[in-house]
Amino acid sequence: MTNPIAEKRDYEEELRQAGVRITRPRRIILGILSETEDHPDALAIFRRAVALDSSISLSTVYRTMKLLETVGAIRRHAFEGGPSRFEQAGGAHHDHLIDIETGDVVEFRSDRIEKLQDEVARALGYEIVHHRLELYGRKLRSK
Amino acid sequence: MTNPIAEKRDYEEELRQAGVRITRPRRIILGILSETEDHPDALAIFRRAVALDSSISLSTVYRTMKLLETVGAIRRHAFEGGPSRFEQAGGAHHDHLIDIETGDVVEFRSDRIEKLQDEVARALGYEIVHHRLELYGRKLRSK
DNA sequence: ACTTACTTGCAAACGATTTGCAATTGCATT
DNA sequence: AATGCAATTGCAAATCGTTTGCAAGTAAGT
Ligand SMILES: [Mn+2]
Ligand SMILES: [Mn+2]
Ligand SMILES: [Zn+2]
Ligand SMILES: [Zn+2]
Repeated sequence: MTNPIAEKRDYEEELRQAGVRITRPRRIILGILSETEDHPDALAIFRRAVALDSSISLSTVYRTMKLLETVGAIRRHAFEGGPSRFEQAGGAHHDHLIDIETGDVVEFRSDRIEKLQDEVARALGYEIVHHRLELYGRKLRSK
Repeated sequence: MTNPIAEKRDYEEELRQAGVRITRPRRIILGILSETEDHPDALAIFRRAVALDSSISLSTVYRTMKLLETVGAIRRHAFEGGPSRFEQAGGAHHDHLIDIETGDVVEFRSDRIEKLQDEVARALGYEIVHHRLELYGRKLRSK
């Protein structure tokens, strides 16, 4: 799906521009993020990173996630119960449906819902800065 | 707004039915919950409780919140950043708009959004078990 | 290559919440 | 009203995910 090399290149350039040094751990973590389709948590990223460079520490993963979040390169999600999970930013906005049996995350986007959210907020005298819409459900065994 | 006495009575009866002992700390915490209009966190509840009975401990507040959540008497919300905040259950379903400047919580309900959520989930082959919709915004300085 | 500020790994600290344990209490029973 | 025992409490210590201080290592402008 994703082209790892191209995306990684962009990422690094983008970060250099933001004045962020490209270090070995950061390059590895960025690579992992651009190749993954799921929403891994810090520990999962750490495990994948260690496989590529055994000297990487969990603290560095956490620090890097926070840095990338700050510069807007990734997005953090605090789904119910578990630890924070991450995904690369850059794609279009979307919300998530979490399979409560497997933990799988399905992305979706509803412009109608987005618009209604704005209307609701405006009616209450507010403007939305950001929002969080998470559906927790189970696969319906469609005959 | 709320009638403390009537609501408290109901609560206790409801709990007795569920086989829960009505202890002094529990009675106090229930009283606090039925009188409050906001969405206090455990520490806020603890502070208010201590004012009524200085011997109450924070652990008991946490244990009680968990118990009440389990029996369905209260609802827990994990808004962005902060600790869990609670509200008594029993009212109709609603979602929340959080004022990112003050932390104030405004409740709202949109049947149109609720319906669209169901449609989205069904289209993805899922049935919603529960969901979380939180709008984070700031008051718009209306002309 | 030299310099220096930025990063790292490690271990210890963190904040919210949970838990083990011995002492206390609710309440069903006499 | 007194008894008995499991449920509940307060306290301190433990837990979990995450952050941080620090001394050592490194990116990258010169
Ligand atoms: Mn996503
Ligand atoms: Mn509410
Ligand atoms: Zn959305
Ligand atoms: Zn809703």
